[in-house]
Amino acid sequence: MTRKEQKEERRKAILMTALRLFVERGYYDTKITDIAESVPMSTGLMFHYFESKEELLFELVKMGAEGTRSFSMTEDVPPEIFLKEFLKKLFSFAKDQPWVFNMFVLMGQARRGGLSEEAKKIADSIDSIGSTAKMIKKGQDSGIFRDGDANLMSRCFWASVQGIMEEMALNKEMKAPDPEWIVAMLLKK
Amino acid sequence: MTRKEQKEERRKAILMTALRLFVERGYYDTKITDIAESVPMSTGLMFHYFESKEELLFELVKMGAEGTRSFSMTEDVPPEIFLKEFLKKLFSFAKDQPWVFNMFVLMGQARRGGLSEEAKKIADSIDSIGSTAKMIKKGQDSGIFRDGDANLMSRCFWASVQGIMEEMALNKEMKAPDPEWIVAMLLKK
DNA sequence: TATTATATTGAATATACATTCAATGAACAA
DNA sequence: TTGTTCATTGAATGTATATTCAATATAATA
Repeated sequence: MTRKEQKEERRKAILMTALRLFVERGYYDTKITDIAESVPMSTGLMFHYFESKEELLFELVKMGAEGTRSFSMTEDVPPEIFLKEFLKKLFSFAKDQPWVFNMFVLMGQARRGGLSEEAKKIADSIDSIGSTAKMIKKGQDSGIFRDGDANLMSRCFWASVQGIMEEMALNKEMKAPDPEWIVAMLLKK
Repeated sequence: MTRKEQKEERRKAILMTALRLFVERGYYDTKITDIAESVPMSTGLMFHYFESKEELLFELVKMGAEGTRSFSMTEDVPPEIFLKEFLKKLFSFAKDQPWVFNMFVLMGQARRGGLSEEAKKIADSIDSIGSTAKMIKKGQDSGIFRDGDANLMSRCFWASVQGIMEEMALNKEMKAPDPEWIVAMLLKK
């Protein structure tokens, strides 16, 4: 393994450790020395890999933002099926990769301004709302989704998903909900 | 107005200012001097009213916990009606008293451990989950609510409400959702 | 092997900010 | 009025901790 690859590995290890600690103890209660100790490595070395504690945070938030961009609808699949499938995949993926839950928590904190102004800006660069709103309009046109402001419905849908992911992050024993329940928010009765 | 009352008023003013700033800028980015400046009063005087910045935070989280305890079902009202009515009242109350949104955000941060261990403990002392689960069982017995783990359903219900309240806190222009949408999570199709 | 570049350490430093404090002013009681 | 208590100020202090740095070890290269 080349030196560059080694460094990349180490960076990832730091990022994953930091993500876990930031979520478990909170960003401000997590000291650089705590992360260093957990990785493990010396305090000073941390700054060989990341310019500052804040840069480390930014990297994580950028990762989170990047991960979210992958969300977009495949044409030809009916919206209610697509959303249900999406949630199913999300829940099962997160079950195997628990850092996904932590990422939701961190992104939530960033979006709500609990971290820093800059982190908020990065997190705000995502837009799942718009594309989901389009999807919802399609479902309304085909008479499956209930009527109402599609944009508002989209916001509520994602807010619920966010809330539920955060709840699952907090209660590791909690089972995933049936995607059906969440999509029911949008369905006509 | 007696001196004691004056002091009480001032305390409340500080609490409300702090709540707003804690949510707008984040707890750690809000300096004591920022709060003092906003109230307004001198930095030193803050400590005449609150022992420390953390105690100020605890008071707020305690307030939030207290406010939540008022939630409990009236017998004889069907659960789906009760929940819909509750949400309707919550949304309209919060519209008039925007600090309610901020309180949801703060309590969420506290519950998720974004503030401090102690704040988390206070926030964890609330249990809406249990009482709502009972309500859900009742709805299942009467055949109106869908089948499934009532406790899990209750968790998801509250997680959604939390997520939506936080979203509304973030987007002041956002309209409240139709309570129907959220309760639909629980309803049999 | 010799030379250079990178990795690593832990103690020293610098800074931001919560908190304290000594001094002053205002309200109230006697 | 005079003494007492509470309210208020803003500068001084102390502390925690992110960051720097000089020194050393390890790996890559020639």
